This record gives sequence, structure tokens and C-alpha cells, in this order.
Amino acid sequence: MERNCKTCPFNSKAATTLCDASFDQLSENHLVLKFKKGDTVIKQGMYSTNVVFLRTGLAKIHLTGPYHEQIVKLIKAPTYLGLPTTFGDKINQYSVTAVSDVEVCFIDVQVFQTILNENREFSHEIILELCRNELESFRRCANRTQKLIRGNMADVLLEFSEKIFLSDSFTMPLSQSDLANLVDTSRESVSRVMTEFDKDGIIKVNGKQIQILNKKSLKLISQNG
Amino acid sequence: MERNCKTCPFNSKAATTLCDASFDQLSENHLVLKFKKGDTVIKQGMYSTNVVFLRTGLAKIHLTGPYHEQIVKLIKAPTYLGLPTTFGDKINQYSVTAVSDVEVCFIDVQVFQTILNENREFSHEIILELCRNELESFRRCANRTQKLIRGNMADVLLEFSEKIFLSDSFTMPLSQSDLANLVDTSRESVSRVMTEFDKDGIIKVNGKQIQILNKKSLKLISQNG
DNA sequence: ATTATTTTGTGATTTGCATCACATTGCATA
DNA sequence: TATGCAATGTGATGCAAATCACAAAATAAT
Repeated sequence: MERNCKTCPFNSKAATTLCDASFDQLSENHLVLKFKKGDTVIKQGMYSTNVVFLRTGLAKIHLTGPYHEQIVKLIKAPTYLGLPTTFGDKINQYSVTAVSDVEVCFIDVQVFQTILNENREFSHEIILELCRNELESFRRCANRTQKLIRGNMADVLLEFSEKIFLSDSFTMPLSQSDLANLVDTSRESVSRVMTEFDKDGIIKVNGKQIQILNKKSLKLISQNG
Repeated sequence: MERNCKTCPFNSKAATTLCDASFDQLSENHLVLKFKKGDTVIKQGMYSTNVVFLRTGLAKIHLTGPYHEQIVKLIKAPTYLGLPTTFGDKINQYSVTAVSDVEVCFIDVQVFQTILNENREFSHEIILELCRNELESFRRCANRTQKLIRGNMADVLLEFSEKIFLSDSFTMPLSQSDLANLVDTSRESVSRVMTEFDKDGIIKVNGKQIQILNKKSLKLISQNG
């Protein structure tokens, strides 16, 4: 457990700003914690007075839906989490679970707010990030509800490849059940679509190892049925 | 066309703060415009350097989905619109269309930003609002994708009654096609569900006039299938 | 008033996908 | 190495809701 925030490999501008501007406050008031794959970082329904900064690793945001768990998205460090909670009623509105081993900073709200008030650039960036999230939510929701399973699965594969792993081949970080909750289908359908894509030569599946062979096709499937 | 912002019936705290704190700047820099029912207030894809404040009336936020228009939600004055656009790349990411006659203030981004920078309380409130929106999006999306049509329709009726019109009877502001895009179904299904609800004595439909007779049932339908 | 044109109601048919029901594989822990 | 549990593959069946196809109202336009 280290406490020196200067050493954080922050490549988020907001995070850097935060650290540079307020190192003293932060180093006094934050914790760097390590979580193992599968651990709960934020638990829906619990009281919390911390902003969470995901420093390294992957995590999933999920919440209890009307009938089953809903995975909102897979996120990659560095990002802030739990802002809405912190600024709201301090009750976590969603859970965050580590998908790989992760390092996390818990920053006390009070401190965070102070910094926000003192640092114009930082608060502007936070607003920007929140705006981006809102738009992303709209789009995501429109896609999920309108597209067929194949389209949504194609989207997820493309997103993982292009946004998360920055490579055509990667190790699938989620189980098929998780994927099902992410694209809102059944586990069985996820399985079927994956084997379909494999048989059609669009991807190569080898256990958890995924390789995208034909990105063009995936994009077509994403657009059409 | 009036320009005196002091006269706005702002009951949003953020809006009041904005007006009180920065009346001079604002009255120099904003316009109050009237739109008629059906008019486009914000057009997706267009360049814009204004934050839009919906002063009076109802409007719908909608965007082009992969296959058809998606209505995100019905909104009621007073609210800010287009924040994400304004802070982002200045290209509107969604459309806003007047559902009743509305009054709108266009506030120049520059001015808005200045005020945001000068007014701590105001910027804090904006952050709060953005956070709320994000959470609301998560919930909404989880509901839409998991619930059956009857459940979603029940939700919409309850929301209109409780959040928008604050009454058990109201005039449905959206067409069935709009409702279909809102809950992501077909127009025909909306029609069928409405007549079902009517036949079951849960609501009374009389053209566009809706009366909720049995709120308990609606809530049950919203929760179960 | 009389046409258009958009909205709505309702049946018949089709279909994507959930669900059920197991077999199988992989992985962990004794 | 065996044993147990979780994650997967795959068929058969059922169902919610999309789609198609009109008729009937209701609004708008002439």
C-alpha cells in the first residue's frame, strides 16, 4: 500500500491536474488500494463518502435491474467512479467490480469538493467528462434496444478491441453470462452468436482468447441486422 | 420577445442562481424565444454555441438510432439542454422538439462558461444535475431493455402522471408513434396495450385524454411482467 | 364542406430469442 | 488424481412482439 500520488501513472488529464494541483491535500487524504479480480470495489446501496479513482486495471459497472443484473459497461483505468453518488445522496447507485486486478484511490468527498472549488481547470474537466458520459449513455441505450443480438455482440467485440485493448486479439475479460447481461440477452444466445461468428470466419475463438479476423464484417453486422 | 431575465419564472435552483448572480451578463447575451408545438429547438448534427434553457413548456429529447428515431425522454421546464454539446465539440448530439408551445433562452457558451467559472454554487449545481442525468440514464436503459411492453408503458404513464403533469388525468402529449419510440416497441403494440389497460379498468382513454383509475395496478405491472 | 393526410384500432402471420433441458468442457480445491 | 462446481455448447419448444395488411377515425388542408 503506497500513498505517494506523484507516482501514479495518471494519463487522464483530469487526474494529472488533480494530482499536480493538490498533492498535499491528496496525499494526506487518499488511500491507494489493491483489489483482486472479482472483488467488489463499489457496492450498490452502500453509504459512501469517497470518490473512487480507478488507477489501473479493468472493472465493470453494474446495477440491479427489474429482473436481473444489468452490466452497464466495461471500464478501463484511468477513470473516476462514483461521482454521481458522491455528489448525490451518498448511497451508491451502482456496483463496480474488478474484472482484472485493479488499483484504486479512494478520495474523500470533502477533499475532492475543495479541490474542485479551488481548481477551475479540474472542475471544467469533470463537467466535460460527465457530459460525455451522458451522451454515451443515450447512444448506448438506443443501440441496445434497437439492435439485434448479433449487432450488439459485434459492437461489444469492436469496442473491446478498439477502446479497451487497442488490439485485434485479446483475452475476453467477461464470462458469457456477463456478456449476456451487457448486451441484454441470454447466456445461450451469446454462446450461439460467438460460434456463428467463428464459423463465418469473422473472429477466431480459442477459449477466452479472441482474435478479430474481419473487422469489416463486424461493422456491417453492427449496422445491419 | 422579452429580454429581462428577472421576470423568468425560474424555479430551478440552478437557473435562479444563474440569473441572480449574473443578470447583467445574461440580459446582454441571451435571447428569449418562443417555439410552437412541433418546432425543432435543437437539431441533431448542427453546430451550436448556445446552452439552451427551457423556460416553459414540454419538449422531447430524441436522436437517430441505428434503425429508427429514439425518443430519450419527455422533459418539462425548467431545465438546461445541450450542455454536453456546448462543452463538447459544439455539434448537437441530439434533437429537441417542442411538444407544447415553449419558451426558450439561448445563452452563449462563452457567457455561460464565464458564469460557471465565477459562480461556485452554480457550477456545483450543474455538476449535480449532470450526475443525476447519468444515473437516470442507467436506470432508464436497464428498465427499457429488461421490461416487457406492458411494464414500460405502465412506467411511462406513471411518469407522465407523477413527474410531468402532477395529476391523475392529463392529455397525452405524444402520439402513439412517439410513445413507441420512447418505450422501443411498435406503434401497434402501444395501441394494443392502451386498449388493454382501458378494458382492464386501469386507465380511461378518451382520445388523447388519459385518466389513471388504478395506480396500484400500474405499479404492479411495472414491476412484474 | 370536401378532400387529403396523418393518426389510430385490430386481426393474421412470422420470427427472433428466451427458456428448458442436457451434454461437455474447463478449472479449482480437496 | 480424483471430485466438484462453474462456464460453455447445442438442440427442441414456446412465446412476446414485430411485421404485414387493412379499416376506421380524427386532423389538417383546400
